[in-house]
Amino acid sequence: MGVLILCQDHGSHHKGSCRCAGMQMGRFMQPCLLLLLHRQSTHGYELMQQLEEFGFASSEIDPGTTYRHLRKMEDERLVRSRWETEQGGPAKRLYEITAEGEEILHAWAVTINFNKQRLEKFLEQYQSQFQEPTNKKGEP
Amino acid sequence: MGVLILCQDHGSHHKGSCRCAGMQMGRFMQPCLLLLLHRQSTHGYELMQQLEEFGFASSEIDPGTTYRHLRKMEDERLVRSRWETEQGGPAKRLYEITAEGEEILHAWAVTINFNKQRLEKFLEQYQSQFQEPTNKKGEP
DNA sequence: CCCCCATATATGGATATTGCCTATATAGAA
DNA sequence: TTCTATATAGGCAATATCCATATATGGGGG
Repeated sequence: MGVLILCQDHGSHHKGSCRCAGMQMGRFMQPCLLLLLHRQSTHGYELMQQLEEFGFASSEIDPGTTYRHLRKMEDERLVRSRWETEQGGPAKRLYEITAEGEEILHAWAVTINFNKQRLEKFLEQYQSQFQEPTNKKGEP
Repeated sequence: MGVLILCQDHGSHHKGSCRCAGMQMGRFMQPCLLLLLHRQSTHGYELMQQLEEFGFASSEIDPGTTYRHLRKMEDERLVRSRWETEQGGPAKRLYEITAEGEEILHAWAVTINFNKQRLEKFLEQYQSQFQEPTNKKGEP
């Protein structure tokens, strides 16, 4: 007992079900995709690569999940797409953000800011419970 | 079109399926419970109330979900419980964190810190795309 | 030519997680 | 007695996620 199975390396953390820590950040992919599309219209495959910028490890990014997010957002009119067949290679679907998508992106920013504060609050409490007791001893 | 249905108030944000923003923070409840139990052993009902400290709105906290997290963590030996029937009122299950639970809590802290940085990275990019263009205009 | 690889998109299936509703029980207040 | 607060728990449908796999195009090596 007492062996800590730290099956994540915090950059490409664990998959599947396991006892160890790991928040589900899957839905966080949506605002990231919207932000990338606001920067520049592009297609799914390139978006997947650009997601690494937001801490999605390449090993963590599942094409199925990514494309499903994009299609779901298209159903919701947050993005729009058209086929791009002019260039060589397999046909690609060019995505662009809609006005509605931009509005949702603003809502996401508020939520993300709120959640950032929740994480900060947790870390602050964590540190005060595990690190400050040592300090308290040191300063009489 | 263009009407933003902001169905969350960011403190007790939306439930169920909707098009608007909302990251799933459900699993974040686990480290919060562990941290609270590290502070003091107590029972599920009180933990639910203490969760508000970490941004869980009282309307958002579902007893079913909370107790399920606790039982799951007990299966995983992260917490331990015993029935408390001495006091009046309905029997309560007193939970305490285990050594294993404390180790997992440390792993959670690393993950949460990592995720905090992801959110910060997003917000930074968001601001540079939506707020800085105005500044650029203002400074020649 | 054939095979393999990178690019690009998409689907199926098993499992995990969540939200919501409801059931159970105790005890005190109205 | 009925209502409310305390306290825990289960069922079920909807979602989400992970993983494997399928499809197609075109380039390079042998």
